[in-house]
Amino acid sequence: MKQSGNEAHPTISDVARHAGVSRATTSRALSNYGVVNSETRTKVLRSAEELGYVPNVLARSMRAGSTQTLGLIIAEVGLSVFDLAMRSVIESASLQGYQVLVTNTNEDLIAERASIRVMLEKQVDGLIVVPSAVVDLEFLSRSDLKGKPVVLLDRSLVTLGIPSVTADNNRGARDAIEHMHSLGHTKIGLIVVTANLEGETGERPRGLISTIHDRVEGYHAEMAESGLPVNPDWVRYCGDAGESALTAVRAILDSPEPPTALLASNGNMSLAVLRVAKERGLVIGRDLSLVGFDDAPWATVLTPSLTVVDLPIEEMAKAAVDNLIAQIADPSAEQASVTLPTRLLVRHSVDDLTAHPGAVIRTHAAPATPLRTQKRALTSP
Amino acid sequence: MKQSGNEAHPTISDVARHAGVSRATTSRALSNYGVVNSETRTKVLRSAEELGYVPNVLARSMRAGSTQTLGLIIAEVGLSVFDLAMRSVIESASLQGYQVLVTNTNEDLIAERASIRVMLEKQVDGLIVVPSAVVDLEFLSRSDLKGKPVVLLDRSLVTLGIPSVTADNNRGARDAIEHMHSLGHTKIGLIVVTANLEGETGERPRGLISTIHDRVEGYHAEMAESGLPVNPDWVRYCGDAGESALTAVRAILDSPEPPTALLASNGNMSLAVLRVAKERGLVIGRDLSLVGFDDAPWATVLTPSLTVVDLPIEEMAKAAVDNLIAQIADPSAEQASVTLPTRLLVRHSVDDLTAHPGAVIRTHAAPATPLRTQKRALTSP
DNA sequence: CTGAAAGCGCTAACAT
DNA sequence: ATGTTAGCGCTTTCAG
Repeated sequence: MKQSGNEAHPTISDVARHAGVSRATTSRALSNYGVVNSETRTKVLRSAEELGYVPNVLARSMRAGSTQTLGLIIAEVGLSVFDLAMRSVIESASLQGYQVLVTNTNEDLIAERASIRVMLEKQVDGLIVVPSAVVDLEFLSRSDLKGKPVVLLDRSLVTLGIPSVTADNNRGARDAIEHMHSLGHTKIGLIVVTANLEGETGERPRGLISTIHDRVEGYHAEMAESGLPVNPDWVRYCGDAGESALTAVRAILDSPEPPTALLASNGNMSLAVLRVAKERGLVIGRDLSLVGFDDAPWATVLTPSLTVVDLPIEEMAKAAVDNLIAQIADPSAEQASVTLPTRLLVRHSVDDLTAHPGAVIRTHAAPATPLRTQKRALTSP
Repeated sequence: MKQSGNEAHPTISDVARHAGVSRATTSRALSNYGVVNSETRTKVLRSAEELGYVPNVLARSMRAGSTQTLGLIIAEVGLSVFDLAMRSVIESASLQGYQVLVTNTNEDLIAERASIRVMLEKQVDGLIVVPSAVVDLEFLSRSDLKGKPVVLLDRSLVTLGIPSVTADNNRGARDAIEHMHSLGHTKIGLIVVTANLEGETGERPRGLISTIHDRVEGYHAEMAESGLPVNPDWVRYCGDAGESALTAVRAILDSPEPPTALLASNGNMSLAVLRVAKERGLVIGRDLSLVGFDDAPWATVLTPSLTVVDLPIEEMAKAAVDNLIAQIADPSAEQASVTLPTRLLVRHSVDDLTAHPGAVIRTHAAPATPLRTQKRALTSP
């Protein structure tokens, strides 16, 4: 039997009874719609207050069709760039009255499919997805999504016509190469991490996600345009940021004609390079130059501080939310994909070879000469 | 008018009609309860498949009362320790069939209250809260929560009897001091960040969250027990990890009788110390020793690598989820609070003063002698 | 084993 | 300006 009065979870009926009006009027008063006499309104509001009424948004959502909830499906929570993205998505969404349901897929397609399903079942109003792979994504297609709005974040999927918000990773990689080249580096290596790989290899794996693909392409394109031949020994791909990454870095450094500079495909790869450098006593910015992707708070406390290609990940996340909410507001309005520029933060991890042309290349030893200082503009802390 | 057949969002009625059975039977077949003839079951399942039926969990939740959703309210998304916690909560929850609704309060009590309200409205089954403050938390009390299960994470609130999962921060701080003391340090400073403060000060602010409070207490307790007097100049509190943190560190180093070692209250404070050290050309582990709270991937690539008090934050998060789900399963079973031990990861950022008693204290200069090596057991990478 | 019918809490036509 | 009523999609007695 339905009780009134001191219910644990008073419903709108309880409030109505307490205020002595109908449920409809109560609803109107509480949800600010239609017309209600201001006296009755206050009476209702007071009753709600007194009873400690908390609306059941589920019930409301069932009628309205909207849950004011966004689904965020992230391929790799823990990667600092996605932690930032998550924060920014939550913040932007919250500012516009949306809550965020978050899941992590660990770069796993099955988990991604499951997440999407659960979110659809939960009736989220839209989905922001950092996709785990470029293949087998038919379940991200319009039909399977039942017309639910989606935006891809950080990674695009060319085949499906889904709007995405990405960074200009190709340009970012090119900027990095250009920078190193301008400081006299001609032998420049590339170290890449990609989840769709076991161990490590020199061969470019198939099915790289767009972000990585674009960085690799940018590297090769800029090297080619600069007239710098790429020695295959300089480029290595690894499946995780742990041991295989270290192996890959060591392999590059141990090649017959090692590069003088390295481009690292993300923050974890930069750390891998720094680890190997440390284990070998190599001084970054002197024995080995380095540019990484993704800025981080620790990049500036290193000595020398780390030059990075920074993604505007917060803006990207915000753009994704805005795009998604626009789609929710007007499902017919086709949304365009957006590519935001990266920014090269020039610090001190690239040695200026033009200042001392005849220098010796080192991949193991570590003599005790002081670090040369950089001559460079556009410097950030 | 209700349409059948090629609906965009087929409901259980559509499936029922398609299968030629009643909604009740359809529901039984789809949700695996009651008894259904296995033939009819397969018929129903096939119909559901064909129509692309996706259950509306909202409707189910309305009847069942459970949403299989947990609310996670974090005080400061972006602090790496909470990013880890978030990841771990999402993972543990997901493993047990729960989704997670995440909000960020930015250490703001109003935002926390709003978040709690929204989550209650959304009918989450339980709440994991990293509370923003120790005061004005009556809205986290049992009555206001309408009996909804809650677990506090990382920070406890002594006044309210809410179960919490915290680390033994007091012991952690004591371990750090003990370690520094064992290596001959007697003048040890403390640098603390706390959101409830503008600028920076030497006075201990009121209303420190339990985590910070315990670290400060541990510091003082261990200093006292070790017979080490604490010079007030050595302890400073700042309101953020930016400029005020740098100011605080500088103030400590510029005091008449500066400490030889510093304990930093979290990862950001470690970074602040490293920044000031860098700006002054001080070599950590020689000119200034440092122990921080919270481990991080970059702690080991620094030279010297950073000794830290590491929190078992993933286990804490997992414990919080388990505790919460236990409460959900049996609301009457009172849940106990848990305190997990911290772990001192001894690396190389604390100079061994016992190896060279007469050394000069430096707070500005930076001569070019090589870093002394550490004599120490229990070393981690 | 299956169906009819009621109802979770709320809102929105449609009356009055 | 307010009340009556129907129904969102689902589950679950209660009958048959």
